[in-house]
Amino acid sequence: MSQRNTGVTREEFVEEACPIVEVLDHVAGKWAIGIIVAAARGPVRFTELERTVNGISRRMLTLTLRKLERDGLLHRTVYPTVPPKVEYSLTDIARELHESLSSLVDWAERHRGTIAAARRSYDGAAAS
Amino acid sequence: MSQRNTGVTREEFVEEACPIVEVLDHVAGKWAIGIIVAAARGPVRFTELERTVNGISRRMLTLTLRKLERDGLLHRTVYPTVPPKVEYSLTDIARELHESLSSLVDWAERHRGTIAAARRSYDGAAAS
DNA sequence: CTGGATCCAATTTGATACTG
DNA sequence: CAGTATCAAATTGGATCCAG
Repeated sequence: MSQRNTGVTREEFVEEACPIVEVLDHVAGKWAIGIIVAAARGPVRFTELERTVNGISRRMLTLTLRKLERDGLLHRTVYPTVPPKVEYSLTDIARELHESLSSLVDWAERHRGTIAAARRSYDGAAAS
Repeated sequence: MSQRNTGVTREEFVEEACPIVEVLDHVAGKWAIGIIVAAARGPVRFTELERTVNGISRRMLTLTLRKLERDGLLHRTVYPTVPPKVEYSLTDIARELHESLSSLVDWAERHRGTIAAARRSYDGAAAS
């Protein structure tokens, strides 16, 4: 568990992880995960997302959608009907991402209680 | 792949994931991941983190450190020496988190190029 | 229905200076 | 060394109106 057991320095190790943070930031936006989770079940329409993703505003939905589309995580299909119909679906790499996300989601579910307790304990100690 | 194959609606499915987003948001902060990765290799000091975690400011380092400590992800050890020495180390659940994070990190590494290409393509199409 | 554009409020962050 | 305090700047988010 000590950093002295390997030939790679902590700096190199983190350096390696940094561009990832950049990529991850796109996914880590407040709404991106919700949208990916919602779209993971099948093509989904704009209004459907607006109702599904908790408290998102139309503006944020549009922005996040564009960001995910730009990064190649969402595929956008426009049906030239009237009124217009647009469906969003996950690309292959987004589907992969969704699987990786599951691991994180599991962790969050497993420790949600522990984390809440830690917070109460921390806040309680501060109030003493 | 269709949502019609299960008995759970998309709404229920997302509903289920939402409290997680709340938990995840703490981890998803711009700096939290970098700090967790840095601390995963062993106890690390404040100044060490300041140098290690790319472009973090002292203020953000302090705030993120406190947040992670409050959530029970970091353990803070103060050595009452002069000058003072403080070491941060991962708690058990944070070590678990770090493993889950690895899956995400792997994804980001695998598709970094693809994502960059998708962005260029998207931006290029817009400029046409 | 699907969004783009704009204005404004709230939040976040960085720079800097100071302290035990 | 390890922070805290403060102020200004930047970012983000919501509300609203308009349009194909």
